[in-house]
Amino acid sequence: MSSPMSKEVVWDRPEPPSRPSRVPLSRELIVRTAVRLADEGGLDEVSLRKVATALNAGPMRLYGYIETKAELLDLMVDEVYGEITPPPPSAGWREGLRHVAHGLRDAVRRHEWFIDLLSGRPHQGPNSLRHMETTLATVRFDDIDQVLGVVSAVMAYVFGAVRGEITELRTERATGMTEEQWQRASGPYMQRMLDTGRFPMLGKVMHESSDRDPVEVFESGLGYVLDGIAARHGI
Amino acid sequence: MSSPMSKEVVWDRPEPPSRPSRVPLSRELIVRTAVRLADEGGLDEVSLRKVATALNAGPMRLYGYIETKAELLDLMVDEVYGEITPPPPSAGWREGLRHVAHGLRDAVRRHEWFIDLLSGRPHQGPNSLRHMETTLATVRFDDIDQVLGVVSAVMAYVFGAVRGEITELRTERATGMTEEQWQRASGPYMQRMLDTGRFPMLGKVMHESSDRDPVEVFESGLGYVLDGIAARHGI
DNA sequence: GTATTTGTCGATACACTGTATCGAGGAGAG
DNA sequence: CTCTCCTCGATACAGTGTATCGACAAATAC
Repeated sequence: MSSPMSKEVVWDRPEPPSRPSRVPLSRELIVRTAVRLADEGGLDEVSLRKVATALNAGPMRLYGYIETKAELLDLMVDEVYGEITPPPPSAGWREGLRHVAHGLRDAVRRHEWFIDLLSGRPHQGPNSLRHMETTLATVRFDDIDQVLGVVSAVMAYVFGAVRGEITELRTERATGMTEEQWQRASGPYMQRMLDTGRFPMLGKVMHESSDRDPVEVFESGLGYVLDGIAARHGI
Repeated sequence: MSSPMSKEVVWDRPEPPSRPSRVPLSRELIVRTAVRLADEGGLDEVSLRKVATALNAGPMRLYGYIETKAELLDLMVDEVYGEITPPPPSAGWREGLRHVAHGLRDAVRRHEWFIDLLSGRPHQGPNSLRHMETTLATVRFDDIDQVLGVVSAVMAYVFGAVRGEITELRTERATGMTEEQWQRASGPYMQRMLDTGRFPMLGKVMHESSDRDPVEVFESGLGYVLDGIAARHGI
């Protein structure tokens, strides 16, 4: 049926007997290389051939360490989760969740491609599990269903918000102008659309809205969610 | 730099002089066919060759109507936006936003692939613009920055929540079991991980949490966001 | 020390992708 | 009827992920 679902990942595959064929090579090295390539040139730069070339190896060499390309991508995702520091155990639920939220946001800003790998398979790597575990643990409500509901809602907001940020960032990068400048140039199409008068609110947003600091916007939206949780569950 | 950003879409390209070469063909028809294929078999079924074949045409025939594959995908996204009915003008901000949220959720459940096309380019098709316009219009606050902030936060939650739902759905479909059954089988890897005792909260979630109705979960998280907004802006 | 087995590595090949190119062929003008 | 133009789509190309399998190196047997 669907695209990104094919085989189960083998998270704990043992390293093949490291006969020093050319350069030692290892899963870790392959993943790190792939991450570097993706950071530098986007996900397009991550093909088995390109990764292999970056390691002075033939493409098929990688298949000794990795089952399929999808597995490599999953490993890359887990690598990013590994960079995120868990909230301090002393933190309350609110500060804990804020810590997690910003940790994820920062990680995605370092690795934009991460957001493109979200919609596929579930995240079940060890780092991802640890991340989920510590996130759940920071919310010390009695009812486990409440904990799950709260964490899911916050994570949903975080992923959605970060996705929006990255999309906007890419748009600016592609058009070569900031969202604010849109009002002037924006490509003739957008201008024509606005001129039809069918989109007064959009026009207002583009002309009159001040472009706030992205962190502030993120924090503000996160505040809505956390406030709602606090209200619903009595502080 | 990044992958999904290449050329600007031409939303209002005029139809080529419809010389009836074989079957009339048209942008609309091509897009509808692509959507059907994606609905049936996932995004993998949408290749220019496959779409063309479904229309008894050669691949290059499509290029008379479409500049690039990315443009086709953008058009598909806009088609989905076109299915979503705007909130009634009489609705207050809270009901209006709930209407939009559920409209989007329903649309994505009809077209799972939609969620895979989110992380790329911005949505600037006419239907997408209309959707954004009516969504903004349903929040009648004085400050335009507040309106934008509120709508952005809600949309972020919606996209994130829906993405999570689809991911979970795909996981179930792939493993052939419901999230609840995970506790028993779940593939040896997950079991082993839980057995390490390093993930007590995860274990608790998988064993003790009741699997609630997805709509209820979605609505509950949405409630957090809307409550937070109401609290922050004085009902 | 040689012969034989065993196993891994990666060159080659295949099916598929998006799309540039350009010759054939039909529509319209004279 | 002839010539011109212009559109269409077959062919080709560079790229993808990965299956196959021959060659070669290491380990074992004698």
